[in-house]
Amino acid sequence: MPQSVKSKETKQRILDAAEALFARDGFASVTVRQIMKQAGADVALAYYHFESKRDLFDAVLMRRAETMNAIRHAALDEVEGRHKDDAPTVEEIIGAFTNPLLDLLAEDHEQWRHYFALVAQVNNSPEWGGELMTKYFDPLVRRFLDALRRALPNSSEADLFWSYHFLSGALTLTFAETGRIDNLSNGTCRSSDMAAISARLPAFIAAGFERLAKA
Amino acid sequence: MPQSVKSKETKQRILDAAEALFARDGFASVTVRQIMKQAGADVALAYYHFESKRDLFDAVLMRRAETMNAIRHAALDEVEGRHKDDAPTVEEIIGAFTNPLLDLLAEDHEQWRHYFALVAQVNNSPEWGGELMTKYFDPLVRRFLDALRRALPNSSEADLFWSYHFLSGALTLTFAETGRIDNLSNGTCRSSDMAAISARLPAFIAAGFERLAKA
DNA sequence: AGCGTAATTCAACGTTTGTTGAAAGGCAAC
DNA sequence: GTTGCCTTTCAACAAACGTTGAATTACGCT
Repeated sequence: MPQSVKSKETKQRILDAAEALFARDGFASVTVRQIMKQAGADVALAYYHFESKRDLFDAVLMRRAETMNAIRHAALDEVEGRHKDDAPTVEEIIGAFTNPLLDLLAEDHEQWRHYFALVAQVNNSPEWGGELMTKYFDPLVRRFLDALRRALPNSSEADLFWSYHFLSGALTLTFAETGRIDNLSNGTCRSSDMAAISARLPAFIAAGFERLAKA
Repeated sequence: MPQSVKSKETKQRILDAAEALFARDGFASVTVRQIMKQAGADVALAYYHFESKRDLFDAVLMRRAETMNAIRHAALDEVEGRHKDDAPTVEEIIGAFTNPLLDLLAEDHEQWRHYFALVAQVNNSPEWGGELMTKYFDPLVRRFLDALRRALPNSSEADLFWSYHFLSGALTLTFAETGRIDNLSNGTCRSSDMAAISARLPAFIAAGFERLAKA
């Protein structure tokens, strides 16, 4: 018997707790005892279900990575299916890249909220940003870059990569939900207002891609 | 005698070491003993010059904040001085916001490199992103937003703030220098190539501001 | 009912953490 | 040259860390 139903439940509870705490305080700030207390389980259980603290962290990242990739692939499928002969617009492609994630956040699933905040931290960390992100998301990103290359045949390779870099940064800060824009705008804008972002981010970024491609 | 020359030197050495280590590994991952070893001083000296580890961290952030603000104010002064009657272009204003920092990095001053990487981490951290960034950079940011408001009189307030949010994210990821784009582009682009970025970021971001203002 | 394995608890280990008090060294002023 | 203050060292504290092994409970199978 490899795994009972009950144990799977607690394993998920551990992952949930770790996800929330890692997202808020970062890997090193969080203690295994904190995680297990929030999960309502004994400390040693963390080491029964996972090999180490680091292993638990990786498991947290892995758990939603596939789903995350799948919904973005599906969104790009849908866009490309809508354009059999002509190419999709840049804004449509960017929207397929960002909106599935923003929609998930808009639906107020707190777990996804934590997960994205965690990814945001990992993405901006010199320690993990280069390797981990590459490992999990490279195939997807390359497919989007292919689509963008077709939509912008005059763009140089370097311009495409740098444009994606700026997109990645803008999206990442959005996921962090630091509340900075709340302060700055005196409440006019809210970090958690994903509808406001999906109404603006694709257009904003598409304009950037197109301007660099033209120069 | 409030402070000797020698003690000021070691205080700076402590700050340098802390800056480099905090930037690479984050606040919690770095130990005070690590910092003092790299600074070549006794552990207890950290608590003679600073009140606590957290206080040392704040001192690291403070040290270069004024200089950072000053050079960006000067850059905007210069741009506005060049346009007595007509308004500067959006790209010029964004350039004044980003290029002073990118130039500093391009000159290969390793200390500034560490500092910006640290700021990038702080900016994306839910714990500090909202409060600390507001405290240090709000007046400067508001001045830039004023200039952008004049250059884009048709833009709504929300569009301006969100556009700034995207700019902030793109710039922040640049500072992190995670090497992600090196992997993704197979070496075509390098995270450390600030010249490539200052040639693209202002135009890219300006296009976004302008598109949102038009819609 | 009872065996076997999976899941969970308990108590502890060695290490490292941030931090501190007291003592030693260095240097200017008188 | 001794007084006085600033700086630096040394040694240690209690607390918390990640991790583990052995003991205990829960549960599916025959």
